[in-house]
Amino acid sequence: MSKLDESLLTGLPPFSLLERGQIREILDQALPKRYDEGLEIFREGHDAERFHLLLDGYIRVVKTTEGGEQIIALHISPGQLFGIAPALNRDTYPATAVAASESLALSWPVRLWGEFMAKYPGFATESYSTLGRRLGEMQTRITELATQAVEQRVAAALLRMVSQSGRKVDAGIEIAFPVTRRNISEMTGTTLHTVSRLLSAWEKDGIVQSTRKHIVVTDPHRLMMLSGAQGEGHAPP
Amino acid sequence: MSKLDESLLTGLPPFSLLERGQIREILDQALPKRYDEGLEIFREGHDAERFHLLLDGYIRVVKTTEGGEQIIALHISPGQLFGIAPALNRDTYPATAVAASESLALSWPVRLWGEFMAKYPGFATESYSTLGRRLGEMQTRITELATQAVEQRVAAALLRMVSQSGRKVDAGIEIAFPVTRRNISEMTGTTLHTVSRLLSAWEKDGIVQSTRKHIVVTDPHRLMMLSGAQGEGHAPP
DNA sequence: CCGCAAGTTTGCTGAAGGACAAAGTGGTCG
DNA sequence: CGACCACTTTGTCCTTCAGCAAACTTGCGG
Repeated sequence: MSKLDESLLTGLPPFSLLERGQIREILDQALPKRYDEGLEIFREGHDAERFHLLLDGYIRVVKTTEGGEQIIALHISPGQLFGIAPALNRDTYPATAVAASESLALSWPVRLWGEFMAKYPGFATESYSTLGRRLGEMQTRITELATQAVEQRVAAALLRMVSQSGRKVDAGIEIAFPVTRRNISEMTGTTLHTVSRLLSAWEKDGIVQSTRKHIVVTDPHRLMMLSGAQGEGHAPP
Repeated sequence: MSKLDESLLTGLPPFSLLERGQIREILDQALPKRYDEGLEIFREGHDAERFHLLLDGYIRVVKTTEGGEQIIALHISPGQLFGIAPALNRDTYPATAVAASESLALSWPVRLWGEFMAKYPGFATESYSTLGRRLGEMQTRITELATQAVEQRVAAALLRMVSQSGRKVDAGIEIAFPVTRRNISEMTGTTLHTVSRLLSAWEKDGIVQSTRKHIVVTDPHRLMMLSGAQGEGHAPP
């Protein structure tokens, strides 16, 4: 296996403050791995043997209920750490990670976690910021689920994916990884039928365009109105 | 102000591994404060100046939506740290804390956070376990909200309060702090009307007893059946 | 190039539970 | 001790959305 290029990590928050030599050291202990779409990276309940850093692609983190339903807990985008059970003193993964699109990730054995935390101050800081951000996102979702109607939640979910992974295309902004109606229903606590109806309606209204597994938001502004976002037009009463 | 007694902290997880002298040192920097029921301890969005440790009583951590509705994010019981924005690199409180019953808490200025983390290993470990536990609880609530019906969610909420604060009384197990129907609705994403109807029905069935602001669960087992808990009776088909 | 599987669309129906309304019940503070 | 206030109970209506069913589309593998 040839050596990994140092530039892979140079720009990323967890490692942004480090010197060349340190990055080399970290990389030399990393195991890079490619995952095809749909492949599982780790599974809920299994021993947390490694923690991961996503370099390219998108990861879905999923929980399965006792009833067998799936709930999408969050999406990971490039540059983010994931599977960081050790940060929470857990020795087992609390959820399953699946590649939402073809992905490339590095991973390290958990025993290095403590070492990284101690040795590289930026790493600790960034990890806890990540945790804080995630806690905040979860709180937001709880609030949404508790107070908003299905239409608003689905709109918000689309906007979240757009802001996390949106890339400009002719027609508008496209979500950069494959998403099915079912996926969206698993993010919003509804059924794929309802999601399908909503998307159809929005397509008719020119707010989105969608093909089989790809969604382009053509009118983000209108979608924001549909989500609970405070801020009517700009006309005073 | 007279000195605080060292036994206050001796048993508590964040400080369990420390020597006498260290505990003394920590206590000497703490500000103890009593809060009447309903009093606010800190408010969402304000500068996070201090972090807190609850010694006695119960605290409700609440978020307010743009629509003005309240969502109860979690309850804190004695021995737990709260308002630990610094752990997440936040400089502002992400939610409001209110005393659910008369409470006593210690607090320290945030600048001591880093010091405690570095000096007292048990403190760091315990903080991150707390975070992990909280993340897990939030995930559970998201899953519940996304997949379970109102009745199950309310049952689960009662059980959660019971297991967090339940104390034995003649009739069963009582939730140790005042709770209104509205409070329960704010924990479960429903209306106080629906909660009232459910409690009435359960009271009729002999599962709970409730007075104005206090609830006694007389048949926890049956309540567990009502929540989504896997485990029917024990009769095979 | 055909057939199948996975994903999507759409219609219909019914039940859950939110919204509105209004009256009851303690508890507390003057 | 009386009046108000906060909390609760209960009834009725009506919307939203899950559940079921069935046809349709698209992409892929053989």
